[in-house]
Amino acid sequence: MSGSGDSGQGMQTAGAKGRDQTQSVADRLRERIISGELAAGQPLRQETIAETYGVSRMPVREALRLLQAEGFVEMVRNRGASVAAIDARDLAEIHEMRVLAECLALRHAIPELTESRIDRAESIQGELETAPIEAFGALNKRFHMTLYEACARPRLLAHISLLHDAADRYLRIAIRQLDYAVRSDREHRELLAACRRRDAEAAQEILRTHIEEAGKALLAALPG
Amino acid sequence: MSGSGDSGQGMQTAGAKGRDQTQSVADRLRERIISGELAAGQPLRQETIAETYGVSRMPVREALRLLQAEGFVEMVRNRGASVAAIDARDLAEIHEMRVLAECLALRHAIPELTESRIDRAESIQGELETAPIEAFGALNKRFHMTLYEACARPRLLAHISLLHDAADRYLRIAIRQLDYAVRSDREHRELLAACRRRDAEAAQEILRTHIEEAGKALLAALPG
DNA sequence: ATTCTCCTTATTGGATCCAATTTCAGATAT
DNA sequence: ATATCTGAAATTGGATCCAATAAGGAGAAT
Repeated sequence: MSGSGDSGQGMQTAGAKGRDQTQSVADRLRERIISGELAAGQPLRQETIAETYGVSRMPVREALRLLQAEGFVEMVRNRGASVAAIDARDLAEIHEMRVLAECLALRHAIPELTESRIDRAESIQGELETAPIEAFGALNKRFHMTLYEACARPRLLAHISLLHDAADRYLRIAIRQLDYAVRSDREHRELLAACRRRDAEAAQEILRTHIEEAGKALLAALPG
Repeated sequence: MSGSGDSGQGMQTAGAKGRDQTQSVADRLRERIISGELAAGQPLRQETIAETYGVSRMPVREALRLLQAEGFVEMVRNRGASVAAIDARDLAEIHEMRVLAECLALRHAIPELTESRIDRAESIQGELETAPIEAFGALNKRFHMTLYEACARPRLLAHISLLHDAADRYLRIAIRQLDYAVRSDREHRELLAACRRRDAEAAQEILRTHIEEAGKALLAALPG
């Protein structure tokens, strides 16, 4: 259950100190796929990636297997790996799943929330409102995960983390015409207020519409 | 999104004709972990596995990465892989997530259900009631997935498939003292009836209690 | 007797090497 | 001109080889 669950929490240092090269390559590739630098369908040549990161093909191959299991790359026998496709239906599916998983996490988290954790989330929201738009995806994820982590359900948290990463692939595509930010900020503030009141019902309702509206905004901004 | 999602649907032929050795090794290892033949915490030596399956260490290493991402094995740098731990909290978490994911899948599936698909599910249920207890896990999964597949949501289906596999690790542990079978059979029949009526509300309610009761039964049978 | 150190051994992580398959360009036939 | 065949180049899948790390055991010191 570690997978990409950790990648967002500890912040991707990219440098990869203690971890092995496979994890490092996987993290960096995942980030480039999420950011849209590597477009859907683009073939991922082992040798090219290996040279880019100054390693042999071996850790690259293992990294590709990891990303395959996470759903970010597709592999065809004897034809190699390519960046996984995206489409409107997948986008809708992701947000449908997010509503369920994140509301569940939040419901369990709220009784366990400490003031210090809420403060931390609020601080991240502060960053979010001033940071450049490219940082939105990562900071937004950190905001949400900070609250959810109090639910102490590693499997659920890993699942949510993966869904966030999957959703962020669409975010980067639509990020230009997204005046969605102000609305998102307001909803984040409302969510924090509900958390401070420990009002699980209200918090869930805010979160549900928050995620659903995000999905709609992304869908509207999608070219296809 | 392929991962273990396919492993259950196409039935694991184990022989692995067209697929590469990595997938073959991963499928066989996963099956042995689910079946409990490989116990939680047991170290997985690359050389041993390679000899067992008559391959080199390379495909074994890639298979372990796949299973790591799926949550069936844990890997520690320079210390290798071991079968992932299980505990009561994880069991509860799995069933909590199953309720949400499977009810969602069923809700979307019901309007799309054809009679022939329901017939197929009923036929699997027939097998289930006469098959030996060791086959329960696989057949039970096939019964559920047959209904859910009509929802046409690959990401959701892969997620559910993984949760089923995860749950089955606990099933095999508790399978002896499980007089749960008769109850499960009755609920399956009720679920089929609700599907034939296209009664989404009733079907979801049956499914919810079905999964929750399964979770409780497994928890009660758990040694710890 | 117990603990600490050092050294051997087992095992993993990574690089290189080889075979098999696919891709693509160029030649050839229609 | 177009389609098809052929063969070289690129690329992947798999095996072997080497280095680095961790586990384990023998022996020395207290």
